[in-house]
Amino acid sequence: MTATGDRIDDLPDAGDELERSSTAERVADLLRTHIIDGALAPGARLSEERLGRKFRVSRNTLREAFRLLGHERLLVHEFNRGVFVAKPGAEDVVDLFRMRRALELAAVRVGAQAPADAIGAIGAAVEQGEAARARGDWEGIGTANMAYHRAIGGLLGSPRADEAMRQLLAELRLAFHVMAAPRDFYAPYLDRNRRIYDLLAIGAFEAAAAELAGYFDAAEDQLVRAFTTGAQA
Amino acid sequence: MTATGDRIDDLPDAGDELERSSTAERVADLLRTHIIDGALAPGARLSEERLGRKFRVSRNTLREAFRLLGHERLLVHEFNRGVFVAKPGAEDVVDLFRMRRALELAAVRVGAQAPADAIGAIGAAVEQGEAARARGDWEGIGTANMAYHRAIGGLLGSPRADEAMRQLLAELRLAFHVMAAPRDFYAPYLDRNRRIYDLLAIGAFEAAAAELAGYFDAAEDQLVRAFTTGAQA
DNA sequence: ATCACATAGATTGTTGAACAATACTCCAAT
DNA sequence: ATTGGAGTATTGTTCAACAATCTATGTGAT
Repeated sequence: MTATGDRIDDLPDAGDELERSSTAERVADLLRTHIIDGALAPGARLSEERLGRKFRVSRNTLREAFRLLGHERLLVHEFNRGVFVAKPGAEDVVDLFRMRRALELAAVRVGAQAPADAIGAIGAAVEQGEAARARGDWEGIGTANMAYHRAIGGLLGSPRADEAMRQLLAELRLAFHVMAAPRDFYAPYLDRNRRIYDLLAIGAFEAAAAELAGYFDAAEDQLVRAFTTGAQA
Repeated sequence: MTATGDRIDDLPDAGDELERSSTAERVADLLRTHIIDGALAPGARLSEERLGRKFRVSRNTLREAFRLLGHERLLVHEFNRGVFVAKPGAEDVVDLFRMRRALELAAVRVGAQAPADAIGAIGAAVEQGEAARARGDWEGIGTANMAYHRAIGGLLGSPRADEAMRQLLAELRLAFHVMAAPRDFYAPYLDRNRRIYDLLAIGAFEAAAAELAGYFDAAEDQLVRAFTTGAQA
């Protein structure tokens, strides 16, 4: 009954499914979620005592969760003053777009060597967005747009790039909460998303990159304008 | 004595100089340093009790430091098992180069809009490297090469990109410790660094990008080869 | 009124001890 | 050689305490 013809070695490696998680990690996930969808407003102070009581965790565990989130720029830690939800400004939006341009344009340009179904994932996000528009689900359009750009980043086939994209988009979402974001912000870009996807699907990677660059220019301009006018307060 | 014509607003913003730091941050910095220059070997286990005794900090503070370093991929946290110095493999090197290509090539391509002395910083790193070679300081060549590529990333003028570059290069340095890195690994690239800088200095950004791409191909190939042969153990 | 200063209260920074839960080691048994 | 189990070591988490720092308030002097 030893290793006689078994196929254990052929089994897929154990994924993260079976990875248990610590309390601090779960708290960090919870905080991230609440920050991203606005339950915790930008600038809000996260009191150790109050949050600890709310989540039923000790201050030490909570502090570990804070440190876990520290590098994601969703929280700001001020020594001896506390932890606050980040409050991105116009400069942050500009910087976020710098990074997006670098990563996403690079991803599109190497689209020819993209992993198996990476382009298919982009198409799925396009249709997800169009479906949301069809039923007037503005929230859904925003979500689909996030998925779309994460899928674009996925063309790089790089775990590190995937995580970077996740972070960038999360931070951008936070920036949306700072200004009074119009519910149909993303709607105008749906057609462009479709166009870029079509170009990718036929292998016109440079043309897709040019089109994507146009999207960045337009979206960044619109965002920065919204910042420097309305949300100045 | 109120705000009569003072120039307080013209003063430079308070930098991080006056930012006090927590014990956990200092411990994290210390650990990062030790990991990067090899005092803590890849794969080494960081015992809470032993390290806490060594650094004279409590386990809780030490755990905060671990979480602070968590996102930098220099440490690996395995639940209920402990924290280990990361041990990058060949796939990690490949992924790191994917990111470097995306970021550094993008940086070079937008070199025309780079901040004031960004290109000068690259030149300084080139000379720093050549000076180190002149006195046979191989360690110094490696350090200068890091500075060189960080300066390349600096062309983007993006705080987020700067931090990303810092992290990528730190991780790459860790990968060097995994394999038996020859002391003169970087020496062959000094001339190429100089050539790229000269192209940047005259504004030939696309040519510089092509040259840089060549560097990536050569360096990645050499690294991966070193991994899959020698350091297989 | 405004400023300076002192005081008190609240919050964070850090420690140490304690206990539960899990992993690791080693030895016996089959 | 593998399995099972007891005992030990380490991590996960909480709690309580205290020092250090921030924040708000109040008082008095100009």
